[in-house]
Amino acid sequence: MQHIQKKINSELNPNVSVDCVIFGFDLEQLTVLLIDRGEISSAFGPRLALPGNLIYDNENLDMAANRVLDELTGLKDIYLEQVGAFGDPDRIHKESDREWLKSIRAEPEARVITVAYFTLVPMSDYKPQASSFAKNADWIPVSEIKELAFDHFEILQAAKEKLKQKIKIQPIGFNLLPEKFTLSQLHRLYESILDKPLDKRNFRRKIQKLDILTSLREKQRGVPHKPSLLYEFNEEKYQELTQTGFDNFGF
Amino acid sequence: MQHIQKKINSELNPNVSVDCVIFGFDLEQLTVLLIDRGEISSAFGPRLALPGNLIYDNENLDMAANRVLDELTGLKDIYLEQVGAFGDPDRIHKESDREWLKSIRAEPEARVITVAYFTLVPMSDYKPQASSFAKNADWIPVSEIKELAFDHFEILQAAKEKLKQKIKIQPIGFNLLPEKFTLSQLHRLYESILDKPLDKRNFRRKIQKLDILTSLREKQRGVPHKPSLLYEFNEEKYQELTQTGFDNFGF
DNA sequence: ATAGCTTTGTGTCAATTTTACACTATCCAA
DNA sequence: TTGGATAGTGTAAAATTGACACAAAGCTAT
Repeated sequence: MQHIQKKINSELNPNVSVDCVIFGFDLEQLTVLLIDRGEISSAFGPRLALPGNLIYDNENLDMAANRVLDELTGLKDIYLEQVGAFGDPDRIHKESDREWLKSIRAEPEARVITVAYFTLVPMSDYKPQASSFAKNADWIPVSEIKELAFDHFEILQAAKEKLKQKIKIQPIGFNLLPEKFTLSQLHRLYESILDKPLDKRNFRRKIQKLDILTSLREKQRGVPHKPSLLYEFNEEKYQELTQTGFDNFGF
Repeated sequence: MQHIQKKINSELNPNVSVDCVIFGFDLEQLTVLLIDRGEISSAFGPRLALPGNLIYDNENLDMAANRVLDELTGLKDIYLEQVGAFGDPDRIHKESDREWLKSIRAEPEARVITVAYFTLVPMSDYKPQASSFAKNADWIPVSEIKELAFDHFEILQAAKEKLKQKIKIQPIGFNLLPEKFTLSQLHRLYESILDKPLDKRNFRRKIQKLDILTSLREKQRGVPHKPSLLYEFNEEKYQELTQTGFDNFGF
């Protein structure tokens, strides 16, 4: 919490906040790290919200997004991308929302523009624990989310769409997997993000032809079936590939 | 200027502005509508800037962008898309910039987040005239722009990139052309935006196979060479195409 | 130990798409 | 009528995509 000390002398900008769509992948499906706002809002709107906060006047937007992520999870150096700015004048309207905003020191009456980011974290790097600091955060499968507080559901959908487009162009999916992963896990990840089935053999052929994976000599252990070979993402090979003007995975 | 009357009672938000990258196409190359800030800044930084303004507290971001566009050009119902939010704490630093900001009633010391949009305008719909209201706006070829005021050059590059990605997915290029256009004009437009040469015959084949153009029985007039057939974009056919799940032009 | 369950990992063929490439037709101007 | 400029057109080889089925490997339960 050192960063909070450093920021305490700087002023909060009452008009601009940052919200983070923190994506994870439980090796089966895409998930998002959401905050349960608790009883304070239970009688009114949805309890679940995206983590976010007002920005300080001496930090830029990317820094603010990284700070929100860090304060919640302790993670740094995480893949992060801006989704866009959201801000209808009436985006905050419920009494419960006002109470919640007061509790995080925001000005409940002020017009707030929020800048949304999505981040990709290897889910194993952060296991939520019930602590007061952790604000009851939890990984929720994207497919189960039907509503969120404020305009956060809209933001989530924009983030999903941006991720979907981006993964067709850059191999950012590896940021959601552990260092070593199987082709099947990668396959399921792409299906989750693109939200459509991909033929197993065609997927493997396509990925392997790109030659951006290092095949390890290691196998999965402890699985109740034929163990899979493990792979690593090869950053150097991918850089070589982009030099050729490659910018389309063809999904 | 009725809209200004309506807004006069509402408060400007001193922390959030909107900047518009207004793209045009002169049938040869991509251009942007820029404002010459005049002598006030000539001794210091670049005179050219993107049109923009602070937002009012009772309008949403899209409305603000449309307003900026309308105030400058009088155009309404224009294709418009958000690029993203920009806002380093030190993005405004030059003395000349402070003076300029005062002249548009902005708070020169305040931290300003700007939300950038790009818009696509048929260039023939707006011919700049030297008037005080028009603020010395002019179409400048994108390829000639080497610097802009504030962080506007960075914004321009982000807008170009967004346009490039978007045109691979949706046929938004037609918004830059007159109603009736030739395949060669469309071809040059795609080359300008994608910033790479496209084989003429392959381009024509690809576009025509999509079947989203209506071929008119009309020819170009007054050109000093073989006149081209004219085409119109067919919105209905494109809607049919999207029903099939089509979302990639393959450029 | 073995039978059964589960997931891995592999190849081919047909259809489609992409790429590279050059000449004639038409209109205007001189 | 000629010259200049751009429009408009086809094909063949190569690469990519899409559809599809079965044996191999490890774990578990008996």
